[in-house]
Amino acid sequence: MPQQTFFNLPDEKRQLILDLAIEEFAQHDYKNASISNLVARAGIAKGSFYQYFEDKRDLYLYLIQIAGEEKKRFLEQKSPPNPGMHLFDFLRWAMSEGARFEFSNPLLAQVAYRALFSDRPFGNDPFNQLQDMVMAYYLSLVQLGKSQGVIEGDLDDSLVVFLLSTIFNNFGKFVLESQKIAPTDLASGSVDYRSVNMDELAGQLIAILQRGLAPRN
Amino acid sequence: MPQQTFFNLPDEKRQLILDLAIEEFAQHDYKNASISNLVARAGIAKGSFYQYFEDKRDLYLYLIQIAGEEKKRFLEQKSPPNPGMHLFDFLRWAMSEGARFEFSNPLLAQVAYRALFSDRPFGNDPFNQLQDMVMAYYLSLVQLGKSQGVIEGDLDDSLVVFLLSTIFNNFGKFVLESQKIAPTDLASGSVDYRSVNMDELAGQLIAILQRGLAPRN
Amino acid sequence: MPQQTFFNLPDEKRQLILDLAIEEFAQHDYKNASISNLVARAGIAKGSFYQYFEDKRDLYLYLIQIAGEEKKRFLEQKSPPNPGMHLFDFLRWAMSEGARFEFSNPLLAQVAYRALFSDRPFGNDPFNQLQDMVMAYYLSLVQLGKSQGVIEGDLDDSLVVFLLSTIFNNFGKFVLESQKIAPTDLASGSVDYRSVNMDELAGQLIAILQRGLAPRN
Amino acid sequence: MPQQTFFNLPDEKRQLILDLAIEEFAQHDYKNASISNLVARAGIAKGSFYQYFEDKRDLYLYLIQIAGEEKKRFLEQKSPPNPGMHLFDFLRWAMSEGARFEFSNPLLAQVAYRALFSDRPFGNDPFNQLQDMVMAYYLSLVQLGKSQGVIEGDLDDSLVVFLLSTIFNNFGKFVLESQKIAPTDLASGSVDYRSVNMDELAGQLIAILQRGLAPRN
DNA sequence: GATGAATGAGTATTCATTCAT
DNA sequence: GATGAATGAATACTCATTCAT
Repeated sequence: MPQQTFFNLPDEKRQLILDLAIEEFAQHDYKNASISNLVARAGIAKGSFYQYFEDKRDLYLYLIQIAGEEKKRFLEQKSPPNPGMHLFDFLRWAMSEGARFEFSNPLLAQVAYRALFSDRPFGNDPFNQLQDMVMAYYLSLVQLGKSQGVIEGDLDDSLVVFLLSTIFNNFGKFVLESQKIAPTDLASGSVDYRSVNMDELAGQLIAILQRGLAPRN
Repeated sequence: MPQQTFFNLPDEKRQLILDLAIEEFAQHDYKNASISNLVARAGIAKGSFYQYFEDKRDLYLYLIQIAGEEKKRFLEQKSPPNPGMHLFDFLRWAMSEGARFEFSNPLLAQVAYRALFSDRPFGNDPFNQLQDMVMAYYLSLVQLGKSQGVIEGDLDDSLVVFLLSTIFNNFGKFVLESQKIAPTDLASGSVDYRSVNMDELAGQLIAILQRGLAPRN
Repeated sequence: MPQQTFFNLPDEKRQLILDLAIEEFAQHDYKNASISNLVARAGIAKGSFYQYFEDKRDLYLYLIQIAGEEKKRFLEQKSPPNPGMHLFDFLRWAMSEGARFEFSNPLLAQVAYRALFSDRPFGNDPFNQLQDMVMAYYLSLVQLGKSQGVIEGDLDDSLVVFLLSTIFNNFGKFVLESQKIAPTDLASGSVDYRSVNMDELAGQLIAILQRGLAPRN
Repeated sequence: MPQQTFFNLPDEKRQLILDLAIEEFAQHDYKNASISNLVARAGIAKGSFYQYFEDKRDLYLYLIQIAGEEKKRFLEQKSPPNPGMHLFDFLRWAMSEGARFEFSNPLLAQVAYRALFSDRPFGNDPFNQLQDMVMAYYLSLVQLGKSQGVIEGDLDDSLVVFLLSTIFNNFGKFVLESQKIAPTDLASGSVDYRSVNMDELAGQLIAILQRGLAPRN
């Protein structure tokens, strides 16, 4: 967690530092992300950085946390589906919107992706905590599905969680690749992600899952 | 490719170097993997390393190649399924055995995983080539499935490839996590992976996919 | 160009670093000059060097520049010859003083000599520029001599430039050798160069040139 | 001096090694000339090199010696001037032919030039010996000139030696530069040096020297 | 609270030389 | 006499972190 000094900064400066940090950690893995480079580009003193953050790790974990919060906020600000919604309708919505989040925050999404799938500079512990939260959420969805009678009750919960989470986590990258879009194009704004029809792809995928997970009578 | 010098080494020494290299590149990404550390642990001179390999990159690409070859050999030495096999029977077998490979070569699998999914120190080119081959293989399976009438013909090929490849690539990690096994435990041999019932989990997963992808009449 | 950091150093420390750097580059050509050796002798940290200079090249080019500036300052602080001076009187003065400069800054002169005549670590471009300036200056002298009627007009300009520049550039070394003085003796201060009668030698040499270049009636 | 083993080699192999060594030492100064590179290109074993030569230094000094011998042989095989020749006629001939030698053996000449003017990896001693010989030769010429009554007797011998030797040593490079010819062009044979009119330039230069050094009545 | 110079262990890579085969 | 693998000190350069101002 950043020091209080960081939060005392003018909004603009604080946001600049964060934006540049996200860019740095999106383009390099943890070890290669350079604090020197960051402070140079942000125009702040080396020493100041260490008054804002305990160390590099502190900043990094903060970015991960931000990524989670931003995604949550993104989804919440969209018209959330009605509560009684059919599970797979919700999943279809979440998959499309999740991909939209990745498309509109490509750098932040890249930081999160790295953290989830490959770059674990401090062992698994700090990430397992995050991941456990996410998994718990998927689990609640699976259980909802079972109670709605749209997921076969005999299936192993964690297996279904794996299936859903894996597909959801990688769907954004798949859309990207299937459209031959480089992540840098997104960040530079040279591609208008809204033109990509995510709903069509998400719909097909959800349909497959829905059939596959349906109760066997 | 390593120099001939490397292949002239006594088997034991050569294998020691490889094992330590695999460990190094499994625990750190390319940039952070340390040749200094490697040679220190292997007990060879710095200069000797550079008689065996052109440079760090040379070693790295060799490890990637080994990973591919080892996996291929692993699968081939298992009783391969009969040619006319039903697609999903084959997938069930491949998923189980793939996971078994990861369990018996956890560090090597980790090197390959990194290479495929995150660490691209030399741009995408050398890896895209590999990945394209893998994807082409998945595509052939999907087309086989369609011709066997077990996959709905209207589904988008690349979507199904994405679904299958993503699940196959992550299945091993899932089994690991679901058993609360750390990769280091595997490497150290303190866990007997054979006690894990991969077939059961693979069976459930394939069943889901089979239903989900089945033709809609 | 060094960083501002370098110029902020206490005069004494900055000068120490420069002196040792000049010594290093006087005794070794560019590739062999060792930054490690320099920082060890100067008692500064490796990292500090790289806060003062961008890299080795940066320091080197700075030394070359210093050499030029020092020579210019040296010549200017001597009573400069009156403008309407006879060309060969000027040359006599310049030859003596040029040698005196080499004698009072032997290491710096050696760095410059190397740069001009043999060690071209970055291709010829940055040096050709310098050399072209020097040659242009010699050319202006030759043309002056022709207009003063003291140099035969039919002689090839570039040939005379070659003759003058070669002799001027090597005169210092000749005086040194003729007195059996090692450059290190000069640097250590164990030899008093003022005792060497450069004017006598320069006078003889200029006389030869004057007669040789004189117009043929 | 090379070991006997070197001279026992088949002529062709021995010459190949020498040619490649000359190329190596022409393109790099002493420290940067790479034995590794040499043996690789010559197709001989590292160890063999150290059976032929004591060390890198041994080879280097041998090359210097060869340069001297080759130049001597080159000049001798040309129709040598008749003994009673006028000094300056001889010098004119020697200057042209000396430049021709540099043009026909550009790599060897480059090795020698480096040794004479900049790269003194072992201090001055081994070179002073060579240089003393050369200087003694120039001195004999000067004394001949005085006795022929074509050089002013009052001039300082060593000064005249300096004048002549400096000009002679640099004349080749001057011709090269004045023709805008790169040394590599010569080595590759892409330039026909015979088309360059050295005699004209040498003639002008000698004329200047002759007048400058002439006795003053 | 801000600064930015100083630190030094860390990196990959090179190369002349040795010596056992 | 030939081989070529082994050596290890050497190179330039980086970077997170500290601390005196």
